[in-house]
Amino acid sequence: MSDLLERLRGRGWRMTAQRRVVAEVLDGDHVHLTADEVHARAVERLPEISRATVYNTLGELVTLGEVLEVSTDRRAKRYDPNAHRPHHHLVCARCGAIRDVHPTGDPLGDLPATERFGFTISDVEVTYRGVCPNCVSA
Amino acid sequence: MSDLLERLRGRGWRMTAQRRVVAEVLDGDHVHLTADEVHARAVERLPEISRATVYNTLGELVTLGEVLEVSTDRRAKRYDPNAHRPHHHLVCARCGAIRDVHPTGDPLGDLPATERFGFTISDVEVTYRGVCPNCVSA
DNA sequence: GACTTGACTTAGACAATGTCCATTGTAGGA
DNA sequence: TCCTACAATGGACATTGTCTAAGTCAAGTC
Repeated sequence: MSDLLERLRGRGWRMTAQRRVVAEVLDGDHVHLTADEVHARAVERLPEISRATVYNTLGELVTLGEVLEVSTDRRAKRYDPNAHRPHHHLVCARCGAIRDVHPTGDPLGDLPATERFGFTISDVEVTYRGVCPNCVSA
Repeated sequence: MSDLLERLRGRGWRMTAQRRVVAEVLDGDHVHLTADEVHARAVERLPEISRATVYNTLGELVTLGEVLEVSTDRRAKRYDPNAHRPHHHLVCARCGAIRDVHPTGDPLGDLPATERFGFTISDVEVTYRGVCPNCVSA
């Protein structure tokens, strides 16, 4: 994650204790925290950090392209630090667990021109839904 | 839409003025209204209808499989009456316009076993994002 | 047609998530 | 060290959705 901090500093991002903590909380694979979860973990390290700052910082990281917003459920947005490796998501319908997945195939190529309605398409998002091993056996 | 009303009645769905209005509002192709939009249109025909009833009715239609819930943006859920023909969605990033699309290809088959993490997958949701012709020229 | 009953509807309180703003604080350059 | 622009704070507000208690009504029965 020091990578991320370095990159951000190099891009002129003003470094503060709050921003550092938010970036650190987002480190790792298969991390998909909600803003509130990020806030909760950030508070453990920096008790005074406010909700608004967490929202602001997450929004900035998304704008900078360092973090992706993911909406796998219909509740809170989740934040995925794995922004530099394109991937899709697999979600457990019971417990909400999320895994990053890398399907073969080309969904964009699968959409014929007649089905594009004149849109200029820039992105495809694929969400697989199912039940995870834990929930199946439970 | 009388089809839908007939089907519902046949399934023992108690018919009320409110439910009829909600079902009628949802009629058509490329219809993807939010609960609030459904409520607004329902109020035009039945001024006393309450928000709670619209939410309840939409929830029931989803449970019955007559309407799909769609989350194309991160704001409100949208309701898609075209539940009997499988399809995906194409969304304009600027104005939010939504079209139903039918890609070729098999996204489920494109996910290798090694990428399934033991999940039992039941559904795939694909959302194409881009800019619609209106917004491009504007 | 009137009665009955359980399902439906209502209004409003409440909850969860997110945004905005005025004020206060501070990182980093001069 | 001092300045200044940018960041953080906290609390009000907005949006979307859920819940509940009380009233209302659709549809079956007589």
